[in-house]
Amino acid sequence: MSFNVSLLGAEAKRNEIVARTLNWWDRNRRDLAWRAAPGETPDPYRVWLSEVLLQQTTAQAATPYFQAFVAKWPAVEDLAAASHEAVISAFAGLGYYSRARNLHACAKEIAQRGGRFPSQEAELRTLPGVGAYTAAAIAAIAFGRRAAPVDGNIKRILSRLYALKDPITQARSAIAAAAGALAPSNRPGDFAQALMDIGATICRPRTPDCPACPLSEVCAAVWSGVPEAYPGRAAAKVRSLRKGAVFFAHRADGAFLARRRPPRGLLASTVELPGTPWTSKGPGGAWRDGAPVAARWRKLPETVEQVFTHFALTLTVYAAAVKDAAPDGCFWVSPDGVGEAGFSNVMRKAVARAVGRQ
DNA sequence: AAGACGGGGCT
DNA sequence: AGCCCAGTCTT
Repeated sequence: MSFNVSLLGAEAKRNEIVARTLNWWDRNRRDLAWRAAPGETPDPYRVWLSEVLLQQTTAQAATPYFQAFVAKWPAVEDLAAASHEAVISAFAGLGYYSRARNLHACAKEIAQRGGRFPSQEAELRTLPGVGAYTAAAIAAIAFGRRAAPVDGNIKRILSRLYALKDPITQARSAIAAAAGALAPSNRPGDFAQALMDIGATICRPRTPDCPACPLSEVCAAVWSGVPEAYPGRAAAKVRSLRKGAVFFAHRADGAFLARRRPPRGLLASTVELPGTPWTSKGPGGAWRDGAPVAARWRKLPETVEQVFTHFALTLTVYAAAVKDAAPDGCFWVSPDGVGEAGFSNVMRKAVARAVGRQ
């Protein structure tokens, strides 16, 4: 384009952004597992499933999970018929496990309706685990509705296109207004996915690759000379420390004791090694209180560490050979079944540490 | 409006 | 080691 885009009126500038974005998409779209081929009709089940897996998750991390889900449950009725434990296990390692509970609840609800997803944003919004973003994404991508999904990528792009200095949380209404005004009635799903691909590959946090961006000529952050300064950053939060102990009680055949966490709260419904509560002081001398059975516990030399959003955790691991039957609330996990048992990543680490020391 | 909720990727 | 991030639900 050789004309000066800064001279365009608002409507012409909007058309310019949409046209450049769709043109870029047609040549550069990422080939992701859940995407229908160009010209093919998307499957709402796959769109919904992918959008849930992508909440707070990168495409790279979500891809193997998506493959496993559709291989195991090809249609929403299959997922609805699965057990709660099977869905949690398929989700284990992805994080934000309330997604797994809501995913299963939503599948059951859709199956009851005959397997059809609603196509309107407002009705999608009422489904479990479907918030403002996901409802708009499904409406636009699966049903071609004019909707404006606004995820973290799109928030960042819009902050830069319009040079919004405020941190994302404070620029919320300005970003929503900009997104709503921009959404085209033609190919709204492609437009939204194009912006998300641009956000993931070009308009990245901290290190935007503006020379590669189809929107650099219409971007106020580029005009400012410091595109990476947008959006503004919120003040960093302090992260507290917590400590706890977990117990690797193993049998002669290699099986060990595990238990399932409560269905709500941290690491909901995932499988863990039995242990003490996690506190700022740690269990101290009372660490035996968390043991599933009485045994000759040996403290392993290395701890397991995990950083969560609000705190950093250090786990001490104790191991002992045991012969008793599994106590109430616990069950045996065989060494071959560790991968499918439904452990969160932090518990996988603890198990791996203990197995490596036996 | 603020807090809870995991894990991976980047510098 | 520290910072950033493909949201939803609860209170």
